Amino acid sequence: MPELPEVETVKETLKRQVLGKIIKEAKIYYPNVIASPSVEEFKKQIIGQKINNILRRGKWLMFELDNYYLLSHLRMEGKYFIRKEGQEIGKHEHISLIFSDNTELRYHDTRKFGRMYLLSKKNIYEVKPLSELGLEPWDQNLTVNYLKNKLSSKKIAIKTAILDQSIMVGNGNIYVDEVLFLSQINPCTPANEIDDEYLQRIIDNTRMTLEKAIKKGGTTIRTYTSSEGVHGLFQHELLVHGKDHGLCPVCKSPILKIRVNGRGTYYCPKCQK
DNA sequence: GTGACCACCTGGCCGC
DNA sequence: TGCGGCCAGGTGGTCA
Repeated sequence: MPELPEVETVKETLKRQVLGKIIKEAKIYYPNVIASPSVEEFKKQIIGQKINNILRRGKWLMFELDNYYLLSHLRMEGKYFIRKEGQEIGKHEHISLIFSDNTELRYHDTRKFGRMYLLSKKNIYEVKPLSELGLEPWDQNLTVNYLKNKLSSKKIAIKTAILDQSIMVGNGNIYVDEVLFLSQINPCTPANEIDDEYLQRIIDNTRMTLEKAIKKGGTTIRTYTSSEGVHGLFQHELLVHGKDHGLCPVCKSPILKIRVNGRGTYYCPKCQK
């Protein structure tokens, strides 16, 4: 599923494919993908807009148009493909942005979880959904004190807290398991019981893991591939996630799979105490 | 404010 | 072979 490294990979791929293109029409085959504005407004407002840049904030893709930002969250299985105009619509293709050069950008999402917003460029970071997001992993303000402040009243499992995008963006279920393994923290530990040294480990290992994953093109797991069907390579680097029948790479104890807040969670009970 | 739970979705997998 | 049930999980909404 797309987490921050996968979104970064998609962003860079799309920049090579659609920058400078002008949208002449939008076709919506599954209206629920458009969270805001209404489908009719979306189709009307996007006509004639040029894609000037593509940015990323957390797991959100931000297409910078002339007058708007088109925000796209891929959720579980969203992906983009370039097609020739008029090419047959695939079963899971829900949105089509048709360009003036007779190509199309198709949004494909098997499970229909992804969402898009077309928002005015004014104060984009001060309105939902971007206003709800926490710090980027590489933000200088992401410090032990920041995390301590955010977690001081939280008794929830540290894994659940790190997944909370209003605290820190980018981590998803796969990378959280890796970060907690590298930090030697039990995923069930109450968030407000993690001391400074271990909070620093979380910050350092989040940065290291995500940087490494971006360099590898993200993680291709289950059904997820990035734009153009490009497969990431980070799944070969995973230490614990998905290894419930494997051994810990450090102490050779069996990796356990448990559920934390409903999420499949992999950890080494000996190394992560 | 906090935390638990559920809905959204479909394909893959497993057991019968 | 076919069917039913479970699982995967990011996010937002609801409720206690």
